[in-house]
Amino acid sequence: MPLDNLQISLSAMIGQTAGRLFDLPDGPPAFDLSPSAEPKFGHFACNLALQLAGPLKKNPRQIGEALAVELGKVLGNLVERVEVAGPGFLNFHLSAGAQAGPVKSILMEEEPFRWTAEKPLKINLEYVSANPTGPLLVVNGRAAALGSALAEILRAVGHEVTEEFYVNDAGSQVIEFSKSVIRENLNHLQRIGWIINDSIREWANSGEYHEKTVEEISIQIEKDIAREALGVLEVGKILLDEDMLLELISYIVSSQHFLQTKTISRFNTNIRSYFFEHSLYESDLKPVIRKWILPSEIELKNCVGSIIKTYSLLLERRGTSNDEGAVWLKTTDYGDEKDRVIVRSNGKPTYLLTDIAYHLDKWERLGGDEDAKLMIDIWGPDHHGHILPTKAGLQAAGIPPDKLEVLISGWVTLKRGGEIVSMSKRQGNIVTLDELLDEVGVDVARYMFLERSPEAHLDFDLDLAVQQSSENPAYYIQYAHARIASIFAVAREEGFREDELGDDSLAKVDLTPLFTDDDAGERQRELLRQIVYYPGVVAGAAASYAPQRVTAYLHSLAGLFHPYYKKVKVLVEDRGTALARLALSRALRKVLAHGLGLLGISAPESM
RNA sequence: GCGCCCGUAGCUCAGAGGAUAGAGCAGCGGUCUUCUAAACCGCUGGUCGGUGGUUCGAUUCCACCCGGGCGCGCCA
Repeated sequence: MPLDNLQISLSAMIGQTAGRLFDLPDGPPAFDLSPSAEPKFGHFACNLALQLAGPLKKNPRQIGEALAVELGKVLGNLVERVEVAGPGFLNFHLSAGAQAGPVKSILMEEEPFRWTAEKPLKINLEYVSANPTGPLLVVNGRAAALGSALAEILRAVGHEVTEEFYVNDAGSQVIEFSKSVIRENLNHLQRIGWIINDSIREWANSGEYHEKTVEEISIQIEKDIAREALGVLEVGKILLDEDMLLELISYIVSSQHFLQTKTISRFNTNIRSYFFEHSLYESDLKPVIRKWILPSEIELKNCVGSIIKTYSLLLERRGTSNDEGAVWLKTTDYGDEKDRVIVRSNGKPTYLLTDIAYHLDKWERLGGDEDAKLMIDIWGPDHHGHILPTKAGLQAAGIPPDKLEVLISGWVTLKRGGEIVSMSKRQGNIVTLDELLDEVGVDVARYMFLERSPEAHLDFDLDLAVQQSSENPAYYIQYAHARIASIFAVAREEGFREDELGDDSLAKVDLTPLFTDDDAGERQRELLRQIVYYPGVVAGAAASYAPQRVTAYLHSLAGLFHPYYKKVKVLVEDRGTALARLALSRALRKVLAHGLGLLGISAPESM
């Protein structure tokens, strides 16, 4: 039994009661039950009486009174009282027992924070999905933090989530990138004994990849190419012919991908599935690269994989037309503003066709009942224009548009000393995710990325991120966790027995000493109130794809704990009080640890 | 021009139909003989971009306008 989401249970009971109490042919109207804005308004506030005022043509306060009386009976010892306030709100004040309940279940239950969704979904959550054309950048880090946190949050509420990274290793980007890397290395290759024919030299020199990173990557690849990858130094003279070129490109692409996966795992993400774009064409990378390089073989008819299946499917559905040698998909039939090319006049498929093929493949891999499946993509901010075409394309292929949820991960600006740090390699500034992690650490980086709403622009304050003080919210939360751990360490020194401090025995502790009428009691009731809200916070974060709700909650919870710690001593003389406070503290610690866990941030025992 | 995102405190941003609009930073002033001062306490700070509309109620929803970002390729 997980920690009860009281908000949901209460809400259901309120709806039922209203249905019984009033003559409502259409059932009770939509209403909200939300955490109360202030302690004096109780634990939950409900606007049902206000919503009923219209249909029933009665004063909302009268309706409220009637509801309050009936609910007081129905809810029994769950609530201490239900009162009507303001224009007609119903304020629910939970009983001491109901407030203590969550602490007990957090301490007692095997998995208090793993809920069962009303409608559990099988979700494929795709994020980062960078081209293997250089290291991951700061923006990729934001998407990685978002994706991995969202995956955990969705799992917590009962969905089954696969985290996936789509590797764009086929297509023109990787060819252009490889071209430029090879161009940068022509002299070096010659020096170590490669014989480079003119046509390949010419090909390499046509590279137009603008990334500044090419130069740096080249230096790093130089050694690899020469030694580990191809063993050239030992072999001696080697002809850079077509076969060797494919070898070289596929090496460059794979090595970049490998470096990206290293960064990804360092960043505490849980990507289990790497899907390679080239596998839409063929299982091996090299033949696919060959198709993209050699004009004679690029025609779609030479492709064999799911790309051609998808193409045929779209043709069958007749949503296509030919114009100037290109094949167009009539995405306007599905709400797009203009039709899109899926096969160029030179025979190469466009990203839209491969994207449709990829999503079809993903859709099939998800398996199971269509109603219970969902694909979520997290895309970079420069791709929002592709949402419509992609959804239209999927619809053309027979997948309902609401089966793909595209979330946009916004821009990131780094700031230092109040100034924007231009992300330029030339100036020696931070560009890559690894450089950022070197400077601020994984925990802080993840927190900063998850603090804002996903699509909003993010200013990343580097000065703040490196500070180890309350000004840095990530440390502030972690410190609350560490402080609680420390209370327990001291408790052991002060003669509390190990078995007294275990979860099982703390769960049995009488919590009434928490409900006193002094300052301590007030603070304790407020902490309990916040614990009650936790399941609702996670549920809301999952439903709205909004991890920032979890960060905000944890920050405010830590903001209640620190003053409490300062003002109220846990390990007091009175053993009953001390044990009750220990139980509360342990429950708090578990909530903090779980919330941080959802975000992929560590919860240290000491700092 | 069309489309998407954003306009909330000096700065960076939460809040998404409700009851006096929140937090952090910045600024000013205090607190370590007491479970970690990576902490705590106090003060200062707002016509929620504008105008209309829907509603018992709008910072939140709708329309239009203004300002900023991004996208609009047979690149991805």
